[in-house]
Amino acid sequence: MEQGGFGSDSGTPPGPIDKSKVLDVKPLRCLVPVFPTPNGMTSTNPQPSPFVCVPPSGPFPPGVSPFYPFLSPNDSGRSAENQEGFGFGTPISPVPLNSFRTPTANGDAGPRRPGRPRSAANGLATDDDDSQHSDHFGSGYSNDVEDTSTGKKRGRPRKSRLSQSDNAAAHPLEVDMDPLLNQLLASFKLAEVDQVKKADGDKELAGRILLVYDLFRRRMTQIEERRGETPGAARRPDLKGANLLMTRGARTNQTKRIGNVPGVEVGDIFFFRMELCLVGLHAPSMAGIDYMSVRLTGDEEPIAVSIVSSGGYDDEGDDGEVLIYTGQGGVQRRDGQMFDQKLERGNLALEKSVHRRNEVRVIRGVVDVQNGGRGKVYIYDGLYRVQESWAEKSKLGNCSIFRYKLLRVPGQPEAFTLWKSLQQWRDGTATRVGVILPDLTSGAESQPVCLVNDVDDEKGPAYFTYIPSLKYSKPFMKSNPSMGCQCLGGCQPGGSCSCVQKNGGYLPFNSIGVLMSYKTLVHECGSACSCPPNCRNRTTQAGPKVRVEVFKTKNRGWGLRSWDPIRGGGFVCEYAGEVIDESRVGEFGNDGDDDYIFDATRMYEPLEATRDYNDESKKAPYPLVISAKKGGNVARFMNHSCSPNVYWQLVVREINNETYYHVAFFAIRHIPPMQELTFDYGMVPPDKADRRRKKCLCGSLNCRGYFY
DNA sequence: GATGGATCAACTGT
DNA sequence: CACAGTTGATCCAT
Repeated sequence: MEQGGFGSDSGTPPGPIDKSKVLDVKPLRCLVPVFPTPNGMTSTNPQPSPFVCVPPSGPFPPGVSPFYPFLSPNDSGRSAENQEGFGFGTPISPVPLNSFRTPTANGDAGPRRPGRPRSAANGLATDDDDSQHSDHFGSGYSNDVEDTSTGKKRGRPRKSRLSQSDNAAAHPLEVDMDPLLNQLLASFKLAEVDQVKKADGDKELAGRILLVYDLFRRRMTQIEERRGETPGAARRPDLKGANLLMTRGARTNQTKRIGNVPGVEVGDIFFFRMELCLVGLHAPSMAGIDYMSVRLTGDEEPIAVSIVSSGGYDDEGDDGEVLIYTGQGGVQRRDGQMFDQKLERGNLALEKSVHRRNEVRVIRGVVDVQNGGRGKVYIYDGLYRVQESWAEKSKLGNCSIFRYKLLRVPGQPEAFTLWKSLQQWRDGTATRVGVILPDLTSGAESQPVCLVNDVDDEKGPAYFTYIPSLKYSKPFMKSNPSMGCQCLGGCQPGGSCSCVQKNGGYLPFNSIGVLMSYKTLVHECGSACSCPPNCRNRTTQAGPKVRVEVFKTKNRGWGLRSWDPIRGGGFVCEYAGEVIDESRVGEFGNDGDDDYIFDATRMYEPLEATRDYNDESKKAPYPLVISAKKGGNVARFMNHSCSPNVYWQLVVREINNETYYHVAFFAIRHIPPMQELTFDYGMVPPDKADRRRKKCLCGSLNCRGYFY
């Protein structure tokens, strides 16, 4: 099938394609020409960034920006070094192009964005708040900006008629209220997203935008939940967060393009349409077809650049290499009445793409089963070509609809087909190669953990006992007898739950076990609480919710990965093992076998930007060292990476008036299935640097070169 | 022709 | 399930 990919193109007589024509391509309303990759295909790696070798502490050559996701906003040393290249130091002249939204940094001075309805709802998110927020960025973060007195030249009158209504006053944007949100914004250093990067991004920027968006959205959701009773039930943190970032220019790849988008890889996953928007993978916030205008010979015509297939119409995409896509329109949104689709907009663009044979990005939306069927997961399935199109009568309503047959460009990494394979493995309808053990936990976890090796003939890791939780020889401390909560039906946000109070007034997890904001310490419910075991404030007590497997990596021994997609903030697992004295770490190190040690006393990349400072307890309460050599759970197989996708969070539980600390792992960002799970092992303090270094093989751009 | 405001369509999301 | 709520395209007046 793979090799035959080209042959199967035979539906349309190919004929010689004049590629020079395809080169004369420009996006709608944009003065910067955009060129597709030459020859248009085989570009799994479209914009290889030059390899640059930099020490982690700098100095950095221009254009290289180190990315510390949780960098403290007041880490002035580093940012000062870094100012050379861009950001504040090199202001980009504000070219009033329509295609770039000029961030209204100084209130109404800048030209207004085109095409935006200036309704009351929009005013809420953008207008009045704008001046305040840009002040935060311009002068650095300060929590007590009460901007009412400063040069707010514009005042009220700008908002004419209906604006100024209830909304804006009744619900000021949460950023103003919440220090953590403010902190997130400040740490993001939005000034660094200049016009160039906004137009064309890279991996670093796309990752940063998605990260901040998700942190933002999670925190806003948490605030919404606490507010309770969800007025109108239609508070949309997903939209609000995106709006906030967009109006500040925190977006990328805004110029439309044919083919892959820098910073997004085939197989990447998303959980909101706005995420596709923010990184330029698919611009429309709702519509399924994105297109742009290109010039062929004198005339301009629209061609499709990306589509989202997520079940709204009667698409057929089961094959994984072929997609039958239905055109847009033909249904009245209000009453669901149907009529004929018209050959306009996206439909016309797809039709033109049949003849143009350009690559079209395909995003497949599937229902998010882990979220109880609410919401979707969007998988970037790479590039397709529209092979043919036709019109037919819809089953419902007997109206004419357009259909488009798309074929996946060969040679791309597996994406949607992988999801299908995974489903078959779950069902048992397909056998897996390289399975050594179907469940290495022997039933100790609620889900089996597969042991696989499809790279060599090693039969498994060294012997160990599988234990699902952490073993203490003695409690960390006796705590004062404290009352547990009385939440018989499980703890809920907004109520008077005493455990919520311990967490600074917020419930740390949402209903599907996603950590809503990082904290110094998360207080979970304990033995004195009345809530049931499935209480969301016991998220880390029930073992992994995602189906993980232990697998042999190519060059780093055994590793851990997940069959299920994991959301940013999603719970992965706890670190199980035996709590040991810090002084005993050396014993393990001496025989060169400290591979299975978790050491919370090491130094870690700062989490400051994401940590909730409302929290009372600000410093790590206790040194915690865990050995999983003799016994442990899946966490012992997690490898180190200098740009990890998993972060650990200290969790405390009280059992019979004794306090126990635990280490729980959460996804930093969305993790597609089968991507190795890694965390940062941290750095050994200088006075203990006698421990053996190991060469780091994580291969990330900002790799430190070694770890302990 | 350019500009900007108003309106519209759209496989959202709770 | 009803409905608030986005963005970008398009229409229209200037």
